[in-house]
Amino acid sequence: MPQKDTSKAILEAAEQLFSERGFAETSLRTITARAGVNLAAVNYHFGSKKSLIHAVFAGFLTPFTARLRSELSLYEESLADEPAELRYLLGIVFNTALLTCADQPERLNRFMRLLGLAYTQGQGHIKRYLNREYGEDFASFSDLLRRSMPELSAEELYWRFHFMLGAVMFTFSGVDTLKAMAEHDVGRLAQTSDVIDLLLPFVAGGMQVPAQLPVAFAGREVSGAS
Amino acid sequence: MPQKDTSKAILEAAEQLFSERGFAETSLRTITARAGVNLAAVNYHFGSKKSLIHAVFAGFLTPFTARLRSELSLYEESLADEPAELRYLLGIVFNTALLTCADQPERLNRFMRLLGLAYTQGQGHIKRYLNREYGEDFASFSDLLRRSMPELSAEELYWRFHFMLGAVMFTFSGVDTLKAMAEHDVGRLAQTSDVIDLLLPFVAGGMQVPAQLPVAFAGREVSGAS
DNA sequence: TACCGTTTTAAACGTATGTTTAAAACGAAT
DNA sequence: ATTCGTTTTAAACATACGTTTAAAACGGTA
Repeated sequence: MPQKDTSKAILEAAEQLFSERGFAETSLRTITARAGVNLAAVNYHFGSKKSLIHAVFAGFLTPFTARLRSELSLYEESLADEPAELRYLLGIVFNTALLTCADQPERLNRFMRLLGLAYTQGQGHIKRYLNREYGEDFASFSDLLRRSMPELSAEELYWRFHFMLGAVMFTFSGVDTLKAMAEHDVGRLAQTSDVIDLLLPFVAGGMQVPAQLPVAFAGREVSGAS
Repeated sequence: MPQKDTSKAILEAAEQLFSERGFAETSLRTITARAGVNLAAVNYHFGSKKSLIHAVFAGFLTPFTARLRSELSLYEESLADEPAELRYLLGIVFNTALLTCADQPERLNRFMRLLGLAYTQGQGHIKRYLNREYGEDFASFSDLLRRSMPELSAEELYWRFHFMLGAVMFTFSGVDTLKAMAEHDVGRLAQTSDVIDLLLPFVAGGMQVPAQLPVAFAGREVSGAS
């Protein structure tokens, strides 16, 4: 099947280049040059640049959500009526992501970067596509998350969820830069799984912190010195 | 001074449009149309699109860092030798940011979005500019942060700092979308300062969580079911 | 009013983009 | 060997971009 090779090469090059430079900044000519295929191949195989972007996301998210769905339902069954444990829940997600990219660990960084870009960068069609295609999985994870923190109000849970998403996505968006800076600053090279081991307690700690401000810092004024 | 009006109009339009669509996705023609000025005015007043981007950042960061510097040094003096308190430190930063945009509160969202874009989006020249121009302020805040968490190793502090940055920037990057979703999901409209009141305990909780994983989840395997 | 530096303007420049076209090359089936 | 659907290719298309140009308009000063 030689035609699969062309699609595959395009997808790989696109995944790499999009994650490095963003969507608008990456031209089809750069992608096809890197893939070693003709420029028109993108429109022939994918129809448009937008569809290529969607296909790149699907290349990771479809196997990831499939695996995650089964992992989460297994966990949910094992729970019966007890509340879910947050750190275990998050651990499942991270491990599923790691497993999905088990053969090429750098792919995980790339996809986190891509998800971060999809969220922050304009490109409304990406958000629409992701929501249409994977919104259901997102919602069912949210439900489990809610069950793991029954004491939290809906509003607090909502915002903390997105704070957590931010810490995770932002970190992996720049994880390569950050790892290089960490090496320079603190002298030790970190693996992605090491970063996850530091990130998981952080987000769990943030999620589970008591809801009210426990220190006397409720006012809005600082010192007043201009 | 009619020439100041042109620069001002360009800056305002650029700030707004860049934060909504990103840098590469916003053309000078869109900016000048929104500003009601001639296309060539950008290159006449700013030299290039890159310099315009830098000027937009400077429009917020220069007053912000000036104010922050004085606030932090006041706090530092008041400390003498005792360690800084994390939540108070973070509170100073947030309040300084709020004060810098006191007249137009939506500007804070915009600048957080812009900073998030600068960090995640390629555009290497922006990161270089920010580091050259404001790297010193960043470093001196890092020092105070280190003093507020003396028990943390350099490596853990480094990563948690960036987790925190992620939660903050990501949140404000999408704060308008998020507020709209929150309104839809939980029914209550949030103000930016309300979001900060939820965000501050979250990041403080994450920063101050005990370093080691306190639950038995150190292994990498999940359940094995495909 | 005449002058001159500053600012604005319309038009064009060169380049790059996503997409389309129509012909060529390919591969299996008749 | 010929046919036919699929895939690849080089070339062109139309559009959009950032930037430059040179002339026009402006505004205070002599």
